[in-house]
Amino acid sequence: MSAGRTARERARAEVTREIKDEARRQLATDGAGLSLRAVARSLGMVSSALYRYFPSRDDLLTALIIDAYDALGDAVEKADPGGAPIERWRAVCAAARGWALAHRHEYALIYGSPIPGYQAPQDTVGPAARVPLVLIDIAHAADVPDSPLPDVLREQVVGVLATLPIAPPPGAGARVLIAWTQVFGMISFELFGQLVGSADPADAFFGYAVDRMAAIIGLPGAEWPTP
Amino acid sequence: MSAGRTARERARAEVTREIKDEARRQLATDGAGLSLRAVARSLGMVSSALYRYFPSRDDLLTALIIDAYDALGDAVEKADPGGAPIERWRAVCAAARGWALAHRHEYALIYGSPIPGYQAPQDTVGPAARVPLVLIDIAHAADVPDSPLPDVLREQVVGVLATLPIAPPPGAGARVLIAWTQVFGMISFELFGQLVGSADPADAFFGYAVDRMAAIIGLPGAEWPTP
DNA sequence: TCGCTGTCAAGAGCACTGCTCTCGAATTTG
DNA sequence: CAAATTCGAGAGCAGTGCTCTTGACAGCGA
Repeated sequence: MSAGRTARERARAEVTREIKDEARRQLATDGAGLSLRAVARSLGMVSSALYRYFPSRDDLLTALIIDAYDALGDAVEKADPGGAPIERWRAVCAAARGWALAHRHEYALIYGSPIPGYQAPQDTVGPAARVPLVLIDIAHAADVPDSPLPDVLREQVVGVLATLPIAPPPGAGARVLIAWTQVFGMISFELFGQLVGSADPADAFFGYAVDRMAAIIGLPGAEWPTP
Repeated sequence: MSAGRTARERARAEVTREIKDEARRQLATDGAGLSLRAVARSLGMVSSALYRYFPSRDDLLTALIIDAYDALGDAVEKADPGGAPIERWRAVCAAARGWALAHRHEYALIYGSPIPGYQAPQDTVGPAARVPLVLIDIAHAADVPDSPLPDVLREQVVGVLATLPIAPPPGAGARVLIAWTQVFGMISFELFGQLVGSADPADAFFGYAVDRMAAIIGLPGAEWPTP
């Protein structure tokens, strides 16, 4: 990004990037067990030197998590074609699943079980909100109707929507919330092996469910078949 | 269960149980970082002695995973009141969430991201199938109608249903699959902190979504409101 | 240009981990 | 009773995250 002025700063940014890249690489190959020493070794430096760039293993993890949220956000936003809401919905869901399948360990980092001794800092909520934001924008653009909600849920949804620049009706927000948890529930099930023996590979099931969710949200063009 | 005949066998079963209990306890308190040495230390034995009972850390993990699946299965089956399908559905979903909230680390063990170097053996699929089996039984008992499916998905669903003693129509099976991934997607989101700032606490949202899913499955008494 | 200051890589070391091996002691079996 | 099996304890290996100290280098003002 911004080329630091002094040579030191540029070198520092470069090394920081190399560390994260190597950590990502090890995450992808050696399973999810991220070892500081292994990363340092593979970079030709000694482990203690790495602490100049990341004060602890958790900080490296946090950096990777934020990068992962942003990468997923980028992929989803780039895949949004605009235009017909139902097409946007399908494209965005497929992009989310595609990114998850291509970066399963990074996906596990952000949507899997929390790391043992790790507590996600506040810095992650911004990047984490990018995907749901796109989903809400689709519902908003489709001018989807309201629907009755239990009071407690209605208050919670209204509270969240109040922080956004766009404001679909609360019922639509709740239905998007259902669709959102559905989509990522399916992706997690597929990636974490819960679907082996049933709907695995899950392409057909995913597409089918995505269309059902479009109907739940109320996107025009998505009709619920017969029953 | 079966009291082994010899004193040795009884002692062995006893110690094995104590190890698993202590491991569960540490899982619940110290986060998810399970340490063989810590378990052994807390039991007043030396770490190497533990290997007489579990040949590796992964085997201990496997035992805990199977136990967790069975505990969840027990909780869900016990909560099934029989009678009206919609009531069964609500009770079973609430029981699954209740168990997950009360045993979050054990839940993470079975529905979270896979353990780094760990590969789940075949022994887990039986206990893992207990919950979805109950869900399918509810749809079957409700005599829920079929619905059109894409060919690939239809084949996969038919393949799974063929292995079961009961056989609801394929469309119903697919809709149960949606509901299943939805329910556990929500539980995972709630437990893994993805819902903080939106629908957390998730009681209201969970109940709302469970009723929506009942409507999708087609359980009588569950109507989709207005839109 | 010299010298100061802050940054960096390297190494040793601590406490911890999973796991293996060996060695006596206890217990079950023949 | 003797032989065979099982078990707990201890030492030890290779690995981990992390801290501290040491010495080298770069950038700055004088």
